[in-house]
Amino acid sequence: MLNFPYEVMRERQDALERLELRIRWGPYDIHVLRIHLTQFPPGRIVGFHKHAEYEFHFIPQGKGKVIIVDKEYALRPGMFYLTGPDVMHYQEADSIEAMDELCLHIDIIERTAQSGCDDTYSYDDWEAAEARDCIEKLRTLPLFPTADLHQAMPRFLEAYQACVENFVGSYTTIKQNVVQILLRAVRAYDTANEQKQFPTRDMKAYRYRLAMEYMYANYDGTITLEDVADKLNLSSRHIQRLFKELHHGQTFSRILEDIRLAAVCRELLGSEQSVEKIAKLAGFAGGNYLHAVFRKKFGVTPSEYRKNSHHKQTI
DNA sequence: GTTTTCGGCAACTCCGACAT
DNA sequence: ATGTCGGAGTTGCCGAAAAC
Repeated sequence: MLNFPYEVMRERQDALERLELRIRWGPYDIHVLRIHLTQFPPGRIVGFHKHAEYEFHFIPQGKGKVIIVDKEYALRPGMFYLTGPDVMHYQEADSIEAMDELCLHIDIIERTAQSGCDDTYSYDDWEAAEARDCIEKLRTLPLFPTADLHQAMPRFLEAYQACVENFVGSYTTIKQNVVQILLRAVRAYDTANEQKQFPTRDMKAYRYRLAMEYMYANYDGTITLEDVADKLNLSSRHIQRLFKELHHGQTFSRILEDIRLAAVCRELLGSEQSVEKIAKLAGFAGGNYLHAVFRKKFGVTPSEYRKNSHHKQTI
């Protein structure tokens, strides 16, 4: 009970309800019927009932349970649920511990176009679109409790304080907080969908790029498929599949060999170093092995390759 | 002296099949 | 989507020796 931030709301429990709160939001009029903190004493049961409007239930403290239609859910601090029009629900506080509830009860009315041609163009289109989106989601919100992930509850407190303290702009503040409660409630159920809309990486292409970068940076040493796999935190088998798919069906050893041979060619033409040294420089174990590989790949030996290109240059 | 070829062996890679 | 396994197949490497 100590440090319960909403405690102050008990002092004038009906403060907010005395206000005639009508909020114009996009194409809707939101009529606030009830907004308050209540407490269910231990063991209190509110039998099955329903409303014609939307009721938001937040549990800031205590525990209990709710049955929505025919499913029962345990309620713990930090949770909330929504009961839409005509949704039967049953509430019960824990038999020992009281359960507090921040309740927002609203009616949503969609303004008809003919209600006034003067304001047809006056409202913000973006806001209207968001309002539509929010209300649309509200209508199809799942019938089970979830965590108040986006901190809707503190908005009750802000609204209450604005009401009680009556400072400049407090009426607007209250209305904005009510809208915030709606938005944050909807968002709490929306996390999965939101994730999907983030620009997500094409992991295959990304890993392939990392792998290639690693190989280009280390081809001159001893580098194994396992090394690359470790760098990417993947199994070597998966790297193999990755290369096969993204590198024209080629395999790790082919790709590495190509990188090394390209380096060898550069050196053969750009320097006078011995084949043996160039081989080691490019990651081959020695000249004799390079010969075999070079020959198989290009049909000529390294020294022939060097000789030929010199011919071409001097002609 | 450097380049090239060759045989043989261990290590590594590749891949299908199956599991998670 | 990713990991594990096992075996067939390759690759990588060395030493020795022949050819420039």
